[in-house]
Amino acid sequence: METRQSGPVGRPRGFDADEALERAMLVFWEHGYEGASLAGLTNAMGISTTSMYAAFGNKEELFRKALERYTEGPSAYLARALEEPAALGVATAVLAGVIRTTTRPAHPHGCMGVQGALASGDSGREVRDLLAAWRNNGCSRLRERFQRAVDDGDLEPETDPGLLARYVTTLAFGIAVQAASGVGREELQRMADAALRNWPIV
Amino acid sequence: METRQSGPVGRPRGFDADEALERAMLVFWEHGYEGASLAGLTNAMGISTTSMYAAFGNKEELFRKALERYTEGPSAYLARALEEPAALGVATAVLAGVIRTTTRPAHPHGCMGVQGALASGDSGREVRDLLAAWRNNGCSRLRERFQRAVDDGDLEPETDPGLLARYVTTLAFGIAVQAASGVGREELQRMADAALRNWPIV
DNA sequence: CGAATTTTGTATCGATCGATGCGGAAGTCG
DNA sequence: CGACTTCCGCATCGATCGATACAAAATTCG
Repeated sequence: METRQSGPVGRPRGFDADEALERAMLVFWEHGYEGASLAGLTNAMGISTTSMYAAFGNKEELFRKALERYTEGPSAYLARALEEPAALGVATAVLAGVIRTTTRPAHPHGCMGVQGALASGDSGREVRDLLAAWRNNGCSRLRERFQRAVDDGDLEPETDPGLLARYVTTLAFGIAVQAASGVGREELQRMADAALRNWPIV
Repeated sequence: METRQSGPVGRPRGFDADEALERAMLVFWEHGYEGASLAGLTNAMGISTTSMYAAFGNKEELFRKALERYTEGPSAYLARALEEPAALGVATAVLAGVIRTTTRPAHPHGCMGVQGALASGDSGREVRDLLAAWRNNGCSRLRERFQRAVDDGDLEPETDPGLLARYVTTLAFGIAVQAASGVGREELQRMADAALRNWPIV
């Protein structure tokens, strides 16, 4: 006797939720949280507002999920960079990753974590704080990685891991702003190379 | 016979336009172009929408004038820094100025030129481009200043002024993002000191 | 004074904002 | 089959958006 695969009860979804979330992420990335309208979002996602609310809750929840997707997708270079064996390699990989992601052709320029809601009106305050925490989290993970490098002897004992992390993230966020302004990939990479030439900056 | 001072014909303005513009600048600085509503702006300015439109044109014109005021006010450190005698002094003054302005207590954190409209919806596209040009102009003026330093022998002949300008502005924009995220003044200053310790970065 | 000019206060405009109500469509269950 | 559950298309909600119409108020000019 064959056990039939039992699908979920009710009418099945007429769209791919992952694909729709990817489209929403791109819209948020390009226009920011408040700059992305429900009409623009649902139009890009190819679904109606009803379907969006049923599947994702509301606009803010959609943004939160889009940010998670961004973190694990375009921004995954950070997690990979943290696994580099040496501190300099970590810093180099972070900057190279930021530059590649923020200047990719056919993708929005800049970083969603920076331009998603750097300043906002009342309706975007929570998302703005969420992104601030997202950025600070990136800095913290980098600091912890550099602390480990100090503990392992990769970095001199007197080096300040927090200062190095702040330096690298400041460059990363600055690169994101430059990319949003239209600055090209090659120029940014040359600048990043020079910025890490005297590593660690102490 | 006394010559009477002849004022402008018509009912005189009941508010100080400079003071109102200052208030509007602060609102744009804190909430960004699209995040600042007409109601919030006019409320902070202490005038009605009618008076705002009569005095400044419309929201976009108001922002342009607020940006000019920001350039000559909170952002005046750039013009002063360019007059420093040595290239290192210029870079040091730019970063110190950015840090002071973006972390001033009782003022909005961050830089109006960065968070005013880094990403935007359709209605903010022109302002977004205006700010991108504003940022690129800052980088260009810095590059010209470093070129002069090369010509004067202050910097080695083989140094790339454009690369140095891109480095300093990237740090400046990154600092603006960090300040918007709540990072403190002292930590940013320590980081900036370290970033310029190996000047010029070649 | 009265005519002309400009500003101000109030009230409101059409458009768009994010978010929902509702009935029919499309499936799984018994 | 009929009952049940879920999703979708359409219409629309109240609030807010930026922007104006209109008339009274306040000033200069003749």
